[in-house]
Amino acid sequence: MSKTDLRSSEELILNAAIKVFTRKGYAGARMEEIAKEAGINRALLHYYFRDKETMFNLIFETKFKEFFTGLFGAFQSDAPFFEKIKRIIDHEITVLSKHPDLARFVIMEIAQQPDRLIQFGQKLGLNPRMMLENFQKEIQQNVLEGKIRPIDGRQLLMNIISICIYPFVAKSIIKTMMQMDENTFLDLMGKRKKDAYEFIINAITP
Amino acid sequence: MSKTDLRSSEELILNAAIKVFTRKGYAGARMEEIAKEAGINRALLHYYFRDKETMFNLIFETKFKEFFTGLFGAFQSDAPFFEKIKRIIDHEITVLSKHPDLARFVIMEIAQQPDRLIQFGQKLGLNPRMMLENFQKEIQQNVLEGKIRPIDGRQLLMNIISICIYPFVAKSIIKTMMQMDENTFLDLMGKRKKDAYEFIINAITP
DNA sequence: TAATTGTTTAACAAAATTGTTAAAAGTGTC
DNA sequence: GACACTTTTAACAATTTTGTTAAACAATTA
Repeated sequence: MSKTDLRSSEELILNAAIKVFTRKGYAGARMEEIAKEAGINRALLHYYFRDKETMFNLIFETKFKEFFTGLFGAFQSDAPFFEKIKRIIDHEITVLSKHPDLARFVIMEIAQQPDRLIQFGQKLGLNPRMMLENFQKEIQQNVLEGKIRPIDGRQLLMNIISICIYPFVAKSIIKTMMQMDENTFLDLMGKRKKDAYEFIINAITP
Repeated sequence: MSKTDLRSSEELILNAAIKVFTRKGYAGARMEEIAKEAGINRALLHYYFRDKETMFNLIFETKFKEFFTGLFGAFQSDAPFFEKIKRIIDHEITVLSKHPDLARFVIMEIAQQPDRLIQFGQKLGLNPRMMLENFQKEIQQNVLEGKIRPIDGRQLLMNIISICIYPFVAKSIIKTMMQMDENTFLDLMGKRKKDAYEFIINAITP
C-alpha cells in the first residue's frame, strides 16, 4: 500500500481496534479480528503497537477522554442552572448518538478494573470530585433560593445522567423491545434532547 | 467432602460460576477461577457440567429470568397508574440492591449477542412487546384523561427504567466519584425508592 | 542505484485456556 | 464387605490466542 492512500495502515489499525475493543471489550476482543477489520495481517499490528494491552490502553485513554471531558465541561460551564442542565443533556445525547458503544465500553471496563477511573482521571487532569461537589453546591443554592424543589443533589445528579446515558447502554434491548431499527432509535434520541429536558425541569420546578 | 456438608459441590460450583460470570462476563470468565472460587478442582466442573458454554447458558437463563420476570410482573399488575410506577421502582431497586452485578451482566451479554433476548424471552414465555404496548396505552389513556402531562410513552418508559437501573450499572463510577463505600451506596439506593418516585411523579403531574 | 521504510507471507514459538482421562481414594448405602 | 457415587490428583491432549521471526517484496527517498 502506498503512502498516497487516504489512510495510513497505522490509522486503519487504530480505527479497527477502536471498533473491536469498544464492541467486544478487552477480554472479548481478538487481535485476529482487529487485523481482519483493518484489512491487514496480524504481524503488522505488532509492528505498530507492542501488544494487545498497549493497544487497549491507548484506545481506552482516548475513549475515556471522549466520555468524560465534554461532560465535565458542560457541568463546569458558567451558564445559569437550567441552561446548564440543558447543555449537559444535549452534549451527552449528541456524543453518544455518534459513538454507539462509547458509554457501554467505558462503563464496562471501569467495572472490570475500578482503579482505571482514578488512574486515567489523573492522567488527563480531570477532577471528578471537585466537579461533583460544585454541582451539588449549585443545586443546594437553587433549593435554598426556592428556584427548585428540595432534592438530594446526588439523586438529581444521578437522575440526569441516568436519563441521558442508560438508553445507549441498553440500546440493543430497547431496540428489540420497542421494535425499532437504528434510524428510528437515533431519531427518538434526537427528540429525547427536548423531552428529557422538559421531564427533568418539570420534576424539579416547584 | 461428605454429603452432610451444608452445600453440595454442585451447588458450590453453580454459586461460584454465578459470581465469576456475572462479574467478568462470558469472555472474561476463567474456568480455573470458578473452580478456585468454589474450592474444588477443574475436573469436577466438567463432571457436573459439560463445558463452559453449557454452564454459562444455565446461569444466563437464571439471571435473565431474575432480571426480566419480576419487572414484567410489576408492569402488568392491575394497580392504578401511579401505584404501578411505585411498584416498578421499588421492585427494581430492591432486586438490584441484592444482586449487584445482575443488570450489568444481562445488558452486556445481550449487547454481545442481541438474539439472546428473543431466544431466552421465548424460552421463558415472556412477551416484551405486548407488555410495552399495554403500558404505553395506559400512559396514553392517562394523558387523554388529563391525569398526567402529554408525553411520549416511550420516553417516559425509558426515563423510569433509566432512573432505576443506571446507578447499578455504573455503580463503580458513581461510588468512586461520590466517594461512597458499599454501605453508603446501598443506603442511598434505599432512599432512592422514595426520591425517584417523587421525581417522576412531579415530572408527569400537570 | 542504494538505502530506508513499510508490508506480506508463512512458519513457528510461547502462553493461556479448555477439555479429557485414568487411577486412586473417600463417602455413604445396601 | 460390596457397591455406587463423589472427589482428588496429575498428567496430558487439544485448541485458541498471542507474540516473534526471517525472508522476500514493494514503494519511497536520497
